[in-house]
Amino acid sequence: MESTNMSLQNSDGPNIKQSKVHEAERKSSTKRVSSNTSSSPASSNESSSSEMEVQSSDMDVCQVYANSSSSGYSGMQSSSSDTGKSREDISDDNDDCIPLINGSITLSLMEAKLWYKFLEVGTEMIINRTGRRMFPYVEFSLRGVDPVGLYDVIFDIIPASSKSFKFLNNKWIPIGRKEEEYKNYPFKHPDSPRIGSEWMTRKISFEKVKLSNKPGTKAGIFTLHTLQKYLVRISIVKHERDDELSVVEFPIRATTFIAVTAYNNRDVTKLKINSNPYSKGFRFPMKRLKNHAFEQLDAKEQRMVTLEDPLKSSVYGHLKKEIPAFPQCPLDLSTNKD
DNA sequence: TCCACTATCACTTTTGAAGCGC
DNA sequence: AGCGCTTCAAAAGTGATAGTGG
Repeated sequence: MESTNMSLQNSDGPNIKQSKVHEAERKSSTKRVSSNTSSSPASSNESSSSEMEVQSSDMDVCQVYANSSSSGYSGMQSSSSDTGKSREDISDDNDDCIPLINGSITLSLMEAKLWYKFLEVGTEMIINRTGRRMFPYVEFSLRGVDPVGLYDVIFDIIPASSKSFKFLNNKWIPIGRKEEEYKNYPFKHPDSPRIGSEWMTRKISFEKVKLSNKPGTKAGIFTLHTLQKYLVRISIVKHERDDELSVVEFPIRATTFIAVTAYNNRDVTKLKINSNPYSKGFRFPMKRLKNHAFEQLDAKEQRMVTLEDPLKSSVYGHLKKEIPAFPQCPLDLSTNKD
């Protein structure tokens, strides 16, 4: 097991300070830590008193749904430990979300069905130099916090495996040890701090978080290594009296993904195109190919195509000889490979 | 030769300023 | 002057793809 060092990027509030937290402890319950209100943002960069260390989880490549102990939910077919309901039941009751229970506090991940569709095929997230948004993004609701208590909500990305991976024979397989992690700063929700009642009456979204492969980027951009596996962790930080902070953490296994610079798995690409509004332009590839192919024709061919009946000899018709039809309905969200 | 990575493309959605009427 | 609505261009997002370099 290895550990990652992290500091809360916190220019306008107290820094969290705590010593090493072991996996079992991390999963179990609330931790009480002391705050350091005098720390400056610069000081949080150093591995001194303002640093929070946690142990990374160490998942095998096959354990895509795992972690029942911290989430109260151990997989698509299992039951929620506290309610006895299946995941499908929970989704129907609560707008498609996964309840992650830690003590009395419940965090419900929205768009759970979408996350699990991606998890089923092996979620890949594009990273680049400027930073690429996550899709699906992390959005959740919160229950069980003190309505009058003051809370920060913090987004973080942690390693999900000690291995690096390679895409071979249409699946991800572990190959050797992963590289040492870049130093990332947990991202505090811009609305923090707020009282519990305000957090509980709204959805909490981190849709603008970006992923990069270039170190030294700004807040809200996480620097990751390609071909390594990560997952999202949400921390709920309560401001107690006497400058103390209580931290409850929710590592969300459903968000496990592999960082890539280009998609490897066609199923992931299809899911992204069909789910992400920004990718609508790719849902009807013939339209794009039609324009592209027209530009590639020489002048004589372009003129012939333009002058003749477009229904009889369109570029589309020309293309049909060259390019096989899109193999599946562009709007089909099914992950059924049959 | 392979493959991870980058820049660029064509497309869509989002955002914010400007204009207008009440 | 202030407000609400519409319009429109710019910005920002997407995956595809060709080229680069280790």
